[in-house]
Amino acid sequence: MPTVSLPDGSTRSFDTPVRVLDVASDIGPGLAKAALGGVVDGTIVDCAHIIDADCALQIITGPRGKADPSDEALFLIRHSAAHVMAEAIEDLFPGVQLVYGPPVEGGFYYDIAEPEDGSPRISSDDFDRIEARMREIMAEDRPFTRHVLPVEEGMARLETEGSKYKLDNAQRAVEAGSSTLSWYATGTPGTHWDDLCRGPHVPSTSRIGAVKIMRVAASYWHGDADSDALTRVYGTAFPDEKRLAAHLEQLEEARRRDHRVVGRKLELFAFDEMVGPGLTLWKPRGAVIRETLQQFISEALRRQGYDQVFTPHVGKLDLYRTSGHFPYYADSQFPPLVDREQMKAMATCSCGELSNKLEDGDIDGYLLKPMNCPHHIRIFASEARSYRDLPVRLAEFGTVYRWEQSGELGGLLRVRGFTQDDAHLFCTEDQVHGEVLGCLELVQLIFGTLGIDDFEVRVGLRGPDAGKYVGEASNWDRAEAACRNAAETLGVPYTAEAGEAAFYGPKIDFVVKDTIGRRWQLGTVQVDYNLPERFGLTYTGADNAPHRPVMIHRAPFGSMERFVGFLIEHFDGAFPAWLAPEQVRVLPVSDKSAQWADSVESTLRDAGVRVTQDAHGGRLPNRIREAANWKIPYVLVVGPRDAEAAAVSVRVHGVERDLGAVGLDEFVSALRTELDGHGTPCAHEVLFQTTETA
RNA sequence: GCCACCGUAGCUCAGUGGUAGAGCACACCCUUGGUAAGGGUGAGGUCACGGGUUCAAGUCCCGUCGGUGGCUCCA
Repeated sequence: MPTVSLPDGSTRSFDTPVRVLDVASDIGPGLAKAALGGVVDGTIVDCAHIIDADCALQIITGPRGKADPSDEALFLIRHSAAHVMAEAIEDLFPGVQLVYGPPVEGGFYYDIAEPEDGSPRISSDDFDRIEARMREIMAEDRPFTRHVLPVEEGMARLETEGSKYKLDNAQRAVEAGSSTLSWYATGTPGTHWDDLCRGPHVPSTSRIGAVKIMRVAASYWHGDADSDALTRVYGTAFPDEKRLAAHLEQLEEARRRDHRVVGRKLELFAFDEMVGPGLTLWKPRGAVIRETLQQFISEALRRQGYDQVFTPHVGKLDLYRTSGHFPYYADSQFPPLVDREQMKAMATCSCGELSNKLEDGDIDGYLLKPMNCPHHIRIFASEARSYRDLPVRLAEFGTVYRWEQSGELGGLLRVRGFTQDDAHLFCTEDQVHGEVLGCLELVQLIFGTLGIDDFEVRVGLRGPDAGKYVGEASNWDRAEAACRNAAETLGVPYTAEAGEAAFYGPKIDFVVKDTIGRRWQLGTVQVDYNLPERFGLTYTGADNAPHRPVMIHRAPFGSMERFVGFLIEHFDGAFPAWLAPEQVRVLPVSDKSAQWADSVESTLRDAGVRVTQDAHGGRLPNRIREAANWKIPYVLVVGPRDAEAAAVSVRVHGVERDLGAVGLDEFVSALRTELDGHGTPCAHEVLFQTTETA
C-alpha cells in the first residue's frame, strides 16, 4: 500500500504496488502521455518502475511550450539515444563490440571496440547512414523493455556472448553490490536488440525526438592509454528537431566567438608552421593586451611587497636533476641542449645509452626551462636569509617551455611556450595562511576588474595514497587547512578534491570554461614543502638555528597566453577601453574636417590614448562599420559642426547610434578617468548617462 | 602520442579525373560623403609538402608537416 508524495506536497495512496506511469495516469492522462520517467527518492527511474513502498516521486516529462527540457529529461533521452545509436552501429558495422555508453554534458557517447581485421573504421562519412538507421528505429517506436537476470545467469549469458567489455561492466556492477543484472531491449527481449544496462530509459524509441551524431574520436578502455584503444562516437539528442537545431546554432555561435577565430580577425596573435606548433607569435594588437595586463598586475604586486626578478630561459641539467624535473618529467620537456663538445660522443650512442648518460649526468647540457621555480630558488639561496627577511616574494613574468602532446595543443589555451605571471614566496610555516590569502586577493582583483564571475575554485588535497606525497603529515594538515580557510574567505563556492593535490603540496586552482565548454585552469596557488627540501633551503630563525622555509608558487593569471585566450572569448574581442589595442578611432566626415580631426587625434595621443584616424576607406557609414568590426571602444566622428564647437560626436562599441557631441576636453578627461580606473567609471556612462554596451 | 576529419588567394569558402573560381580584404581611379557595405578597374595561386596511379591529378592512393574535435597527459 504505497503512499506517494508529489513535488506539490500532495500525496496519493495505492492499494497495490504501482508503476510510475500508473501514478502519472492517476494524476491525469496528459501527464501520463508526457511522462518519460520518474525520480523516486532522488533516484531516476523508468516509467515502468514499480513503486511498492512509500516514497517521494516526481514525474519527468518532456518540455512543455518554450521551456527548456529538464536535466533529467535530457538524461533519459540521451541515454536512450546512446542505445539506439549502438543498435544502429551494430547493424551497420558487424563485428563491433559495445563497451560503455553514457549521457554526458551536451549529449552522449558510446565507446565501441572495432574489429582489428582491417575492415573500414567508423568515420564521419558514416554519420548520415547511422543517423538514418537511428531514425528508422525511432520511427518504429519500440518500447524500451527492461529484463533482469540473476547475477550467475547474467554472467553466463555474457560469457556465451563473449564480450569482455560487457563482462567487465557486469563484474563492476556486482562488485558495487548489484544482486541482479539488467538488460534493456529496444522492443521485445529475445527478439529485438538489447544491451546490458542499468537504465533508466524513456518508454519507447520515438520519445527520443531528434538525434545527431557529432563526432568520432579515439578513447581508451577505462581511460587507460595502455589499455585497449576504442572508438568513441559522440552524439546529441533533444526532445524535438527545433531544440536540436537551436543547440547546433548555439554551437555555431560559440565557434564564432572562439578566440582563434576572433584573434585572427582582430590580428591579435598568430601561429606559424615555420616557427613551430604551440609557439605563439604575439602581434602588435595582442601584445598591447598582454602588456597592459602585466602592468596592471605589477602595480598590485608592488603594493603587496613583491620584488621583481629576471632569470634566463635555460638552466643546466643539474638544476633540474636537483629540482626533480629532469629526467622525471623529461617526456614533457623540449629535449635537452647538449654541450657542444659532447655532441660527438652522443653521435655514437644508441638512444638508450644516450638517455642513460643524460640521466646519470655523464653528459651535461642545458634545459629550456619548464618552470621558473628552480631559478627563483637559486636567487633565494644566493644570500643568507634571516626570519626577519621573510616572506621573500620573487616575481617574474617567466617564459617556460613544455613539450605538450601534439593532440593537446589548442590556440592560446594550450601551448608549448608560455609566460607565467609567476612568483615564489618563501615564508615560515606561520606565514603560509596569510600569504595564501594575499595570493587569492590578487586573483580576486583580476577577476573582479575584468568581470569574470563564472569560474570554479578547486582546492586540491591529499588522496588516500600517502606514499605519493612528500613532507610531514602535520605540515600537510596545516597547509590544507590554510588553503581551505583561504578559499572560504573568498566567499565563493569551492570544491575540495581529494587526490588532486600536487605531490609536493595542496593547491587552489581557478578554473573557467571556454566558449565550447572545455575547462581550463587559469590562476593557481600551490603550497610546496618539497623543493625547499630538495634544494636544502634554510633561513636563520630567532633561535639562531637554521629552519626550512615553505614555498608558495602562485600565478594569478596562470599564463599570459591562456589568460588572454580566455579573455578574448570572455569579451568576444570587444575589450574594455583600458585593454583595447585601439582605444579610439577618429573619423573625419570629409577632408573639410581634416584639420580638426588631426587636432583631435593629437590631443588624444598626448593624453596617452591609443588612437588612430581613418580618413580613407570611402564614405562615413563604411568607415563606421569598419571600426565596429574592429570592436573599437570609442569612435569619434568629427565634421564641420564639431570643429565649430571644438567637439566630437561619440559612438561607443555595441551601441548602434550616435550618442551625441561633447567638447573634446570633456571627452578626453572622462576617457582618461576610465582608463586610469581600469574601466570604471565608463566615459560614455559619465558623458551620456547610458549604460548600454555590447 | 592515439582515432577521425580538414588543408584551394591575406580571410571565409566553391570547385567528384579534362584550361584554378567567388565574396570580403588589398591597390589605383571616380565619388567630398553627418553615423553599420557608393561605383569602376586591377593585382593577388608551386591548390600544405613529397612520392605514386593515370594520356591527364586541386580531385584517386601512400607518406610527411600543420590544423580541428575527442581520448590520454598536464610539474
